[in-house]
Amino acid sequence: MPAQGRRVRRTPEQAREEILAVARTRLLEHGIEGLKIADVARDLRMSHATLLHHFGSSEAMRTALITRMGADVLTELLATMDGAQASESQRARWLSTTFATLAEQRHGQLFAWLALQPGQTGVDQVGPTANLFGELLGRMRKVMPLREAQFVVMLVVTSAIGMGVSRGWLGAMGLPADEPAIAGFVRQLAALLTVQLGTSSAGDAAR
Amino acid sequence: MPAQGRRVRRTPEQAREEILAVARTRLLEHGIEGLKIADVARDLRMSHATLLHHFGSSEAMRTALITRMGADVLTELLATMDGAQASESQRARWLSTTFATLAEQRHGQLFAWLALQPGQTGVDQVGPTANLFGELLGRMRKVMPLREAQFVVMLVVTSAIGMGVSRGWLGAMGLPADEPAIAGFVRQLAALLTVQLGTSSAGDAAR
DNA sequence: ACTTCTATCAACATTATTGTCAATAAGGAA
DNA sequence: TTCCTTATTGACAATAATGTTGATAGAAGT
Repeated sequence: MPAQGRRVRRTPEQAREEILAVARTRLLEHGIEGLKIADVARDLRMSHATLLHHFGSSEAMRTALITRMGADVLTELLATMDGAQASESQRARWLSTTFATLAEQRHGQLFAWLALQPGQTGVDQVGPTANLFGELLGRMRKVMPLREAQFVVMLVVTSAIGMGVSRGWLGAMGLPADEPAIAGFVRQLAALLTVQLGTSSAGDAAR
Repeated sequence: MPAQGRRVRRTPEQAREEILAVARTRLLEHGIEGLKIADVARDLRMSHATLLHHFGSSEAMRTALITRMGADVLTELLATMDGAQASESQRARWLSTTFATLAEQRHGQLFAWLALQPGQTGVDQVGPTANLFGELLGRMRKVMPLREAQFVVMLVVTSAIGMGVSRGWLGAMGLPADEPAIAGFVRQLAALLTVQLGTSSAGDAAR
């Protein structure tokens, strides 16, 4: 094992990765307050000066974290969409995996964080990932009319984001939000959507 | 008009109200960063020492703001629920007003803020309002079976929270989220829920 | 007018957080 | 080994943010 006083020398990429990883977990456990560079650095047994050396500023570190987490969401979403085409059972599966991805608490933290950024800065920082839901919408349009696709995507996305954001306290506020409750909810949602969209023209129900 | 150097003397209640009002608007416009006591005080042409005199600490001011905003949500929700009983048209109306209340951006900011508090501290601070959704659920149980009530409330609540949280950037991410789009979405959601829940046993669709 | 109470404020003190710099050491190349 | 690059670091500097204090001044009552 490394002696205490011995320096660990990382490549710049390694350093940035480890820093972002620690920052992400700290965001989950301690909120935004947990992202102070001194705290993040201490978790890595690294001086905060080193952290600044790699990112230039604390602001830049936070921006990098937003960008990274945004990219993670996109990656996971795209991965779950590849098997999501025609059949109803597949669509149901797609719905639940998409929901699960978006509703994860770490993603909820990201979305909440974006919401608390002034103006559009949050979205600017996720950068390449910005068209996250446009991508989703585009794929859904291949298997259903635009109006329905918009509705389904909007419903799943908002509900999942709301779930991810409120997961930590929904239970304390009177709605059961533990794992089985959420799983049951998603099943009901999937059933509702597939039945309704499969049979009639729900898109026209809203004249 | 008051001369520049002239002091304005408020009652403690007035002072706290004005401070919380400014803090709330600052939270909306500048995010959490906008809650620094010096900035809030400056908007009121008040010294930050005065602000501290009324709240004791910056932390206490933020806690008071959370509590206040939580109480506001509860008040508005309860007000919209009083006309929400048996008939389907009333239920549809209830759904859209409830959704609108929860999806307001200022409430979205509150929810996002709660999500970024470490542990349960956020919920602890809303205090008396904590059982927000339990109240909703209780009222819905009077007009439909528990299973359906849980589903409907969960869906409306999560979707509305997600909408409120993501309102600022949903459009930039590829989903139309301006006023008319949201209104249309809510109509579709209401139609979907009333039709489905009115006719058959959607609650059992999730075996 | 006079007194009392206390909201208000400027100036100061303290702490927290970020940012800078010169020296050091780890690792690879010559 | 020696040299060179640069990741790393402690100590320091600069700010930013919160908190404290003694004095001042509205407002209401006597």
